Amino acid sequence: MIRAIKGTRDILPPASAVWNHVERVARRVMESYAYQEIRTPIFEETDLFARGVGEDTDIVSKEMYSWEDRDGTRLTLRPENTAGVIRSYIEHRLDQRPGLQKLYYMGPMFRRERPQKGRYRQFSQIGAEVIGSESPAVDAELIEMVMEVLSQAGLEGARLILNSVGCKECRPKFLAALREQLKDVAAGMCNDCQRRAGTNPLRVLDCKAPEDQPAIEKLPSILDYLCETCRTHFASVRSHLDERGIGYEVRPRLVRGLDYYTRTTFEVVHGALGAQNSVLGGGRYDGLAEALGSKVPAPGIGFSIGEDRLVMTVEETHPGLMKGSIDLFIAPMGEAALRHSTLLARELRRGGAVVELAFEGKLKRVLETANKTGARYTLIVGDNEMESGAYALKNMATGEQETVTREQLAERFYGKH
RNA sequence: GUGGGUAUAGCUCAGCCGGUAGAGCGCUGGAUUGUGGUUCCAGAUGUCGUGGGUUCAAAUCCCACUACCCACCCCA
Repeated sequence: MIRAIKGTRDILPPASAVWNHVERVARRVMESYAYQEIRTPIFEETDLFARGVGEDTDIVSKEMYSWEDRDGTRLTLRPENTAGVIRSYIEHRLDQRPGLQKLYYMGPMFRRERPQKGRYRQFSQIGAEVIGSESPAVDAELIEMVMEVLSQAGLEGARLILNSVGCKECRPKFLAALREQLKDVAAGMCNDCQRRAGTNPLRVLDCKAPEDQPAIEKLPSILDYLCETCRTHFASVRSHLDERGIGYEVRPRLVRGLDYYTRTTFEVVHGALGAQNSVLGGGRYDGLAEALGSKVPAPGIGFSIGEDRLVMTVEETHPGLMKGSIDLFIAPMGEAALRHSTLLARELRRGGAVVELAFEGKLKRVLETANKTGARYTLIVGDNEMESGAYALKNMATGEQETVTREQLAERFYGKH
């Protein structure tokens, strides 16, 4: 048997309804903030990600699906989409368009990791980028928007975690201080931290090993090293969030995995996700466009929601979303009734109703099927009904049956959706 | 890349000390020639993950492999 490959999966009904729900809500909310959709290719030149995401990140150094095209070009299945969006922004000179560029996207990303709960090799992200402003109010609006997406999608009990990771000026000073102090204490820490101290000292701050916590407490905090500009920016983001009544927790040890982040970074975590408890991550990336070859500065900020993880929790808390929604199930009896019903079904469907039509089977079977699909009504169409023009309409919840004319059916079922 | 767990019907799983496979749900048909949900009756579906070994005999014991799940690393 040929199976879906490792780390990929089929989204079957009725679970697919939850995906549609989440995507519908996300579009509606983001468009209400005047964001517009951008669709970029699912594969790009490998170099885009190497330069955008960072050569030394895990994503680039060991997780990308890359191959050589027939002409020798190195190509890669996108492991995230910010680099692609910025590439597109530069290529199409979106900086020349009026106003801020507020763009959203949704779709599959690919990373070759060992799969586990909430982590797949093909996974979906819903993300947005706003490019062209450094204003802290932009940060706050973006965060407000994504919290709105999460709550309207049905996610409850999510926690927003906020930090600032500084800029090109102040971060190096912090890193130097961190490395300095790690020289003394790293030897006493877990094996992972001893390795991280050399390769990626920021990650030490995020270590989960309980025995390392006392040492981590004593390490320097980025917030004490922010330059004046970054400090002011962060304070302003916070006050904008406070004014909007958005709760958050400042965590100076919040670390993001991508090299391009500057200043504001944030994450939303949720308890019901297993070990991968982060449902979204995001942050500002003021130098990214220039790193990708833009002649003009294009400061920006964005986020991406792990759609698989969001769907996972919404599925659990809102099982009703997976119910089918057939308004009317038509049960024709015989060939003539089937032909008659076909036209009736089309009329009601054009009116906006969800109509299912049984193509074969005895009435009893059709009623059984209608019942199992959760259809609200069943319409029986036989010789009597065709002759009299009065159809038998059965309410599947109560079992009550009444006779209705074609006009009454239209009244009843038009505009259902 | 590393560690742990699991693998028996479409799904969830039982099957202890080896004796040749079961339940619930689902599916199909019937009780009901134009009426579902409840009930009752009947029925179908298994290379017991794959390969090898031990044994008179293996779903069961041993070995290897594979797949999936969970966790680490890391991240959405």
